[in-house]
Amino acid sequence: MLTAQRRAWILDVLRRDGQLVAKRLAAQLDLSDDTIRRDLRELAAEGKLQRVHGGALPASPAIADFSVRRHVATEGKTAVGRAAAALVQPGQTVIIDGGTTAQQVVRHLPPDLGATVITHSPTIACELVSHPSIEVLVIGGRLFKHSIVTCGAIAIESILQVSADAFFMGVTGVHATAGLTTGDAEEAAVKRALSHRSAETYVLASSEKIGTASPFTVIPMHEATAVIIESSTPDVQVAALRREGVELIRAD
Amino acid sequence: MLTAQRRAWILDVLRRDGQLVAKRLAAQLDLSDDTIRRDLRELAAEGKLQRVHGGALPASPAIADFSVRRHVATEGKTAVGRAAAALVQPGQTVIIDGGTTAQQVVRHLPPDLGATVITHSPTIACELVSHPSIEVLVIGGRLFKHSIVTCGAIAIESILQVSADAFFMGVTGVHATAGLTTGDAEEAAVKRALSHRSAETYVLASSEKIGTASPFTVIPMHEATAVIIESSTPDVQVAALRREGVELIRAD
DNA sequence: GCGTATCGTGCAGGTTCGTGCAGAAACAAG
DNA sequence: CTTGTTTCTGCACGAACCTGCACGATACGC
Repeated sequence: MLTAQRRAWILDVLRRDGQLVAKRLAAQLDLSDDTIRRDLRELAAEGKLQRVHGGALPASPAIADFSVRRHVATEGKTAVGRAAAALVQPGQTVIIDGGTTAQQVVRHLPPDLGATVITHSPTIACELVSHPSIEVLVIGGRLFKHSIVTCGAIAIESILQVSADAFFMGVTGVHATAGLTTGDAEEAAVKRALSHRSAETYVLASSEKIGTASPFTVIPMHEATAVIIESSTPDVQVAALRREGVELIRAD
Repeated sequence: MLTAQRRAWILDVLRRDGQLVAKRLAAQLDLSDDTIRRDLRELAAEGKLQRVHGGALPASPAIADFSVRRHVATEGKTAVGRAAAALVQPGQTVIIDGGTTAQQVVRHLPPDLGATVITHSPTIACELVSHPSIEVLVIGGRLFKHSIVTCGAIAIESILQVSADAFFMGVTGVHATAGLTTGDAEEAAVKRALSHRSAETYVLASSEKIGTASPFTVIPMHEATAVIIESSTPDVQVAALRREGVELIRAD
């Protein structure tokens, strides 16, 4: 990855998330902390961002204020997304679901990652435009507007034509006995089909979803490879999932 | 390979990939690093690209390019979009192309219009979420990141399964004799396929496109039902199109 | 045909740039 | 105050860069 490109990406991240941790960025890009620090220092010198201890904030504080507030609201989802993104290996083919948590997965993929992403979400597809080395395959079909994903026969048919190494699935309910559930039957069917076309299925479980169940079952709990949970998930819920023999990945 | 040819190719690669590593390019073309560096240096001097340590980036980054273009929807594009939207009758099935002008078409559709929209653009699909009575069908396929539309065999295959009353087509060149053209061969093929599946084809021709031609022909001029032009289009251009027997719709 | 000018290319050299590491200084929190 | 973390400084090394020069190819005029 070119240096200039990396710096542009840093500013991008900052605009999007409203904040940025130097150390984490270094780990994500597999570079030394010093290099990132140097980048931040120089971008700060150019007035493109505001340097703070441990990371950076946007140059204009007004925008920062708003973005940070929004960011704080979804801190859990961000962490889950980051943990999920770390599971993607270069060269793999992965399926990414629709939804805000899945969007966080995309945002934490290394910018120069070479991989193939399959998605039935136009939002996710648009988001991936800024990753030059990721090949994107969009699953067509009827647009289900509530979640902004494609559904229906056409989608299912297309899904049967693909295979992937991993599927990052968003759901609305993660319940020890009710399994993984969502609010729409069509959507459940599509998620199920995607899961069956993938070697591994990782569930993106931000805290508000754990312990709840929605009307339609996607897959039983044991069919998931692992559930990615926030580190702040209450112990009671964690224990309940453990009892079902589900593998858990804690996102910090 | 001729030098001029090589330089054109370099710009092509850059447009496609959004980045370029000097060393890799040299190896690929079996030339010394110096030669490539010289090319890059001189292209940068001409303002055709942005030179950075290790390689080059587009003069105006593709993504920034798109988002800027999106925000700077000129008055002309808005007018063309409004005129196009007025052609859609309730109950019809229409195909809407990708691009900024097409986006304006969507923005001017009546919010309660009952219709079916087929699109190969994730951007357009997202935009249509706010129209509750429009049924949206997304064409899947490989994502072509430059224009943010799906392309390739999968897209073509899906397109052959649908039919529509009208296709609102965006192009980059509208020329009396060269016809309707665009900058990418794949994209041209997809647009052509969409046009052939539709009873009517309306061309969205904001003023900067008229009188210009891009490398790849989509369809000859006479295959278009009508070309929607800005009212401010120079008379010379209008006359040239009239001579070809094209129907023109003026957008005010 | 022959010399000359021009151009594109590759190579040698010295320079600049980007990166990582070690140690000292600054900072935040207990 | 103490401790652990983050930051900066200086340094070293390799990669990328630019300059100047030499070589071969083509074009042009004599």
